[in-house]
Amino acid sequence: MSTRARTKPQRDRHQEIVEAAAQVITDRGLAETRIQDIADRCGVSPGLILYYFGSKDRLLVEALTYANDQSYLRTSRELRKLPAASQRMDRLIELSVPGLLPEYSLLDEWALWLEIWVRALRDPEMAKERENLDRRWVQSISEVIRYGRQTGEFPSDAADADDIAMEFGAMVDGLAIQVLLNDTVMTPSRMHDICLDVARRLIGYDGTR
Amino acid sequence: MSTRARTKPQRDRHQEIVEAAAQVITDRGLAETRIQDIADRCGVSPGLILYYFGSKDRLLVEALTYANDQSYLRTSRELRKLPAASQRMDRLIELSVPGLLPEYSLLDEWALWLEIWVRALRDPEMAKERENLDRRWVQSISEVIRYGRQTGEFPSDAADADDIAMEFGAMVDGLAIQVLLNDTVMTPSRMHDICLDVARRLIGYDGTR
DNA sequence: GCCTCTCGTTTGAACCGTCAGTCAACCTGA
DNA sequence: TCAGGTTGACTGACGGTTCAAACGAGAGGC
Repeated sequence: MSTRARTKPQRDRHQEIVEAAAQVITDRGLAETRIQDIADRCGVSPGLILYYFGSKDRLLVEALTYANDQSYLRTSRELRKLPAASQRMDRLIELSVPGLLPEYSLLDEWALWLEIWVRALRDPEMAKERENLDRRWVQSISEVIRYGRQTGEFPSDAADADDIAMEFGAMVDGLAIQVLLNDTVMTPSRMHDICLDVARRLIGYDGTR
Repeated sequence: MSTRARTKPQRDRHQEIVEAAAQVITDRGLAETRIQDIADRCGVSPGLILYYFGSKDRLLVEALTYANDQSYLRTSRELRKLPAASQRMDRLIELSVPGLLPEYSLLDEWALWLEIWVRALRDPEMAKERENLDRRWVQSISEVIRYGRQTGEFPSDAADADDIAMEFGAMVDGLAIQVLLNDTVMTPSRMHDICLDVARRLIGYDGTR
């Protein structure tokens, strides 16, 4: 925990490696990710990676959760800035569609979800993390709903906010998979339309699109 | 001279290997599947696998599509036996929930979907196959809907059958992922309830549950 | 019936690149 | 000098692929 290092601009190495790992996983896929790739990416020797993480697996799990974490925090922060619940909902939807916004596409993030899921199939630690990450996303949907009901923007007579969020979140997952995999029928804009439509139907607000 | 083949290829070797491969992938996951495992599973030498398929990758893609294919055909055949559209729909839902029916759980089939998706991320051939497979499943939903409308069992004033099927199918995918990964909140029976509920809401029929 | 030739099938070991993980030595700043 | 950070060559195992040889079922000849 030195405050500063001179010869090398070393920030927290741990952090640096995790970020590099997340990028490599995004680029090449989990199965094709080598320790050497990660080492190259942050200009370091392979040995050092093991020095910090002990094993490749530990690093991979941390990288996957870290990337998702960042993505969540970024989105969450952005939503909180918007005053109206309907704006938050619409923006949340916009940000959920892979490849809809070119500058901010979330394509990578969705690809990482797939990797997380496959790994969670057989890695209990990953399975547990996956549930935490997922729960948080669903909660941020239901928070928007509750927020809208509190401010009177959304009607309060509809179903339980958590139930709606779960159902809606599941549909977003399913649609996102198709869009991510370049389905010819399910395009980003079609997914966007469907999501807006379903959200309005479930929550009961009208959009000004 | 027990289990050994004395004569010519007992059955189609190609077929035999594909089936063995699908089982191994199901058991150990795509990433952990070795040619040796597949060879062991059908009592054959590793060399023979390559003799028939040229490369591991070609076999894997074929095995993944084959397994999904079988699962689809089995389901499709079963649905066609049921007279009423509502029965077909309910059964289709039942069969879609991983682990709901102990004897017939589809757990494996869903796990294979995950593998297909990840592979499709970077393998164009797999991506194309994936779209074919997926389209077929969605179509079998919309066929049930159209069938019900034809027989007057379902109202015809609701949305387009294809749109409903797509939306519903996406939600099933999303929910199935959670159930498959042993989510503590999203249990098989909860998924089942949600699916029945949403199906009735979207299609507009009432269940006799 | 028996031999033999042939060709598709099958084997098993060898080949060879790859890669996670190890280790002894080497910084470098305090 | 000391300690933690860093290196990079090394290793040991692994696993896809190759290949030369063996096998065995039929066809045809005798």
